[in-house]
Amino acid sequence: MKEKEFIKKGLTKKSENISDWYHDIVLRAGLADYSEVKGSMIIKPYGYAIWEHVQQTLDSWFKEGGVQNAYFPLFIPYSLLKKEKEHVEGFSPELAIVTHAGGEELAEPLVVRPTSETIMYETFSKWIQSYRDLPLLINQWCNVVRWEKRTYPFLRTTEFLWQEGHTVHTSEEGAMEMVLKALGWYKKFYKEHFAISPYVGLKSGSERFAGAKATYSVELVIPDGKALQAATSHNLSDHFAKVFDIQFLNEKGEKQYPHQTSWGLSTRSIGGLILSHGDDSGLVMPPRVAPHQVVILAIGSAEDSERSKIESVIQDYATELKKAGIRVVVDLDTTHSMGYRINEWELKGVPLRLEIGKREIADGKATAVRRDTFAKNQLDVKNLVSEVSSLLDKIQADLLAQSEKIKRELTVDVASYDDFKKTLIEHRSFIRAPWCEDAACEANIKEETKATSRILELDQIDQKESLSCFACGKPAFRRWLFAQAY
RNA sequence: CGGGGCGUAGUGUAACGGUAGCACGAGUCCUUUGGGAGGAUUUAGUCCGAGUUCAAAUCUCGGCGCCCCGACCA
Repeated sequence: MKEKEFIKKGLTKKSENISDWYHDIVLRAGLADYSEVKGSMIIKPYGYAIWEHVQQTLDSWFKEGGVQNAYFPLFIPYSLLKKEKEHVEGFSPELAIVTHAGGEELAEPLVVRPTSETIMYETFSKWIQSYRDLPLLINQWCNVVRWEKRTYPFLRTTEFLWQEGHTVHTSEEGAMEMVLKALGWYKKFYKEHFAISPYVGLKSGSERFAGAKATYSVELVIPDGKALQAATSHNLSDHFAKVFDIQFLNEKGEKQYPHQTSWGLSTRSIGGLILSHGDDSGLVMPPRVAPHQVVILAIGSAEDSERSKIESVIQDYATELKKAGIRVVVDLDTTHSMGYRINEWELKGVPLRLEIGKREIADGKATAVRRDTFAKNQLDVKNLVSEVSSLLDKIQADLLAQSEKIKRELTVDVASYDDFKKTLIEHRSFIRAPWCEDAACEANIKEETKATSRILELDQIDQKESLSCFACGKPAFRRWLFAQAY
């Protein structure tokens, strides 16, 4: 529970209008700026630092899993993209296409990649000859372009940054194992680093990736009751292999089509982070991803007799904490008032604030204030590193617990369509309900309630209950999660 | 792509067809600094084009751009 809120001048309250709040925060916390190109975004250093953390963490896990990084071209010949019919139909409305270059019209237009399946798989067909070449595990960190009609900083931008993993396996089992492994990485990342407890599961037919056999995703429960698809992992079966003629000789010397996967996580994840933990005072960064984990503020004016003492003590503390691997920023600003400085750091969501002034120096203490709860306590500076570390751990754990609580509270089990609609009107939530899995039925639900199936949770996939669909009454045997999506 | 709205200083806003103003920001100086300090001073603006009018930020037309709602959307 928060002790009290410190309202920010001019900041919309999250509870009043989460959309305005979100835009305000992105700008005022210094995460991003709008750019000259509609729907594109400039990621500022503070926002980019979060992305770098995402990259470093996932990249190390990928490499432990034997995945290698590579880079494929930004431009894809249009004809190549058109090879897989469903794939091109899925992406054609949002393609950016280059028709002129080098001062003349191109003989064949080039598509700016919306994703790299086609250009990679054309190449894979040359790389793969024998079962000894498999599995092939490739990842790339890059930008992609999807010309969305409506954009939103981080959550949906025309150009965004992501990683796309693409793997090729001798068997469907091998591919499926990879699909679940990637999904596991994403889930672990959200839980342990972003302190967000997500739902993980299988997508329905209408939400499946263009050209995939099955799509799995990580869905975040946003505190306003909406869903944010936060990462995906696809079982591509041998669909693309057949189109791009990827074949290998098995141990018996027979030609065989391999099974493929692709999986990705984008800068949208940062949008999920902002929405999940932020409050009326600004961003709240979980310590593990926070660019600055601790800010140390000097208190007192520049003319204060003890000023130089205070500053040197602060520098000593900072050095000590940095040595222990804690990311510290020091604020010795004397041109702004105390309140101003505190508010700026709160807007940026720095997890822990230490205040050092005359009193602290005299007592051998440091005043510590948690960003998530605003709880204040005095730390004994003799054990500064251990006290700060344990507070940071506590904040990380509490944020995850808070996320789990929100997820629990915003998930409702229903059996009837009336209850489904009532729930959405009274208190927008995730809804778990038995569903027939029919696409027409889902289209109806979407039409009437704006809600769509989000996922079938992993532990529900093998269920075979005898139920009836909450919406149309037809037989159903599994319970799906529905929600309105971002 | 359909419906609605809006373009005024870096940002946010005001001005019956009649002197473009206010706040924030930014710069300089002084006093301040334990939860968004005060004063002095400086700074900078009507999206573009055409039309109506003695006179246009304001009315008309066109262009461009943005926002909201919807459709679309990994």
